[in-house]
Amino acid sequence: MAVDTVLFALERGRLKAFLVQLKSGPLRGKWSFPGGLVRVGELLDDAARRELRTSTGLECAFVEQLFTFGDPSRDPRSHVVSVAYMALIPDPAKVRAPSAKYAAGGWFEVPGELPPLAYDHALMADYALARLKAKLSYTNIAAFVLPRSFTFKELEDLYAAILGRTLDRRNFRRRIQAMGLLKKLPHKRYGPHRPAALYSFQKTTPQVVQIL
Amino acid sequence: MAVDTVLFALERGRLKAFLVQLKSGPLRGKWSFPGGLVRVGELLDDAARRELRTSTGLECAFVEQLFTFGDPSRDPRSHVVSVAYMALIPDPAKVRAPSAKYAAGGWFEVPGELPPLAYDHALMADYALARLKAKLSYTNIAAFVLPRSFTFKELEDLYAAILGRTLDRRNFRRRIQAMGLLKKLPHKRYGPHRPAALYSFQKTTPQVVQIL
DNA sequence: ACAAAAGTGTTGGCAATACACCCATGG
DNA sequence: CCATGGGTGTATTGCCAACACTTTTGT
Repeated sequence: MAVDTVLFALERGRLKAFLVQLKSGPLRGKWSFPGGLVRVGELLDDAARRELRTSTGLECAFVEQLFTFGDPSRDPRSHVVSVAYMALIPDPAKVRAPSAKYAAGGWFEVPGELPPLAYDHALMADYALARLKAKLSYTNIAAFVLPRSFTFKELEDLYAAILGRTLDRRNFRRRIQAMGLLKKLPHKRYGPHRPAALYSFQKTTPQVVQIL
Repeated sequence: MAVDTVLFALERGRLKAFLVQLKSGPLRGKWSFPGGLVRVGELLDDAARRELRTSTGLECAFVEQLFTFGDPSRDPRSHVVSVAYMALIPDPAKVRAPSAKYAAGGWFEVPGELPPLAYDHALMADYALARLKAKLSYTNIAAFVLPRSFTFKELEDLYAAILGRTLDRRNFRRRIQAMGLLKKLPHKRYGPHRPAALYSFQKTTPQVVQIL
């Protein structure tokens, strides 16, 4: 029994997933999602969180089970059943180099820039992206990928990046505001041009509501 | 590693789930969904199908993984991680008495008429029903719960039973027909009153399309 | 003053809902 | 001929998509 976690974050407006490079074994040099064996007496969710902690040094606010992959031939060494998880963090820069178990770690844009993956992790990536896309439309999952405060443009870019299509700015604002999940902060973000109002989510616990 | 399967069927217009009664162990006498340990080298889906075969004598056309339950305390005897499945069959009368492993087997209306369940199977039942409801709205999953041919009324009653609410007959027909997934058969069903036209699904493989 | 991003309303079409009567058959 | 369930159409509503100009700031 193992857990593997697809960790997503947004970097400069692009959706990226965190990969680690295998250091040993027959798949040495290949990339995969961080994971590891479940300990005896351990909850699956706890195992996913623990592996994330050792691989990235972070606690993730959002960790969700995706699917269980049990093909006996998925791991060339032995029959390992893997429970796949998806996790989200707001700042990819916060992850430190992974534990000594891996040769390297890094962020790769999805979809499209993932290197060849070990095991059935390419399939896992598909599942994770599909789930992320779907949940974006009916939950406040975006709260876990954005920093505490953000501009409407950043929120819109997040949706555009994950859904892989552009959105109409006015319609998007209308719908999001109709939900009432955001609160406008007193500050503004100043930049080279007109300042943008900052918002934050009112609740940072998972909420199921129709957004798009 | 075990698999447990929530098997649904429609009996006289009511949604029912198949339960088996445990014959031994600390939970003896309690009811649960049929399941069992995964064999070494076996695919999870195959294990679910095999357990269904031995518990019901049937091959199910629709078997889908739901969720994996891994709480170490879920089974009082030992740490068994269970992959939950949902399965559908068109005719509950076709299941024969379960294998000698169980004391009894039977169909129970859901939600509401389930007896106290062993392990975390009550939670499993919730997951399964939620998934069934959700998929009814965006797939042709109904094809697996109905016989080869059926009347529009039967299809509507199926939706009403699973969704737990009534539907407007005319609007329902319009939407279903707009999908073009059905074909009208030349026969009719004769009964005590006006005969009803019979339909069947054009495709009996899973299709993802917006239905409701 | 100009460049760049933030912010804002209206309209038209489509799809979902609500709703009530006639039809075909068996007994 | 009557009881019972099968089958059909329309009007209204609300929602979603398409669309362009004004405002605010920094330089």
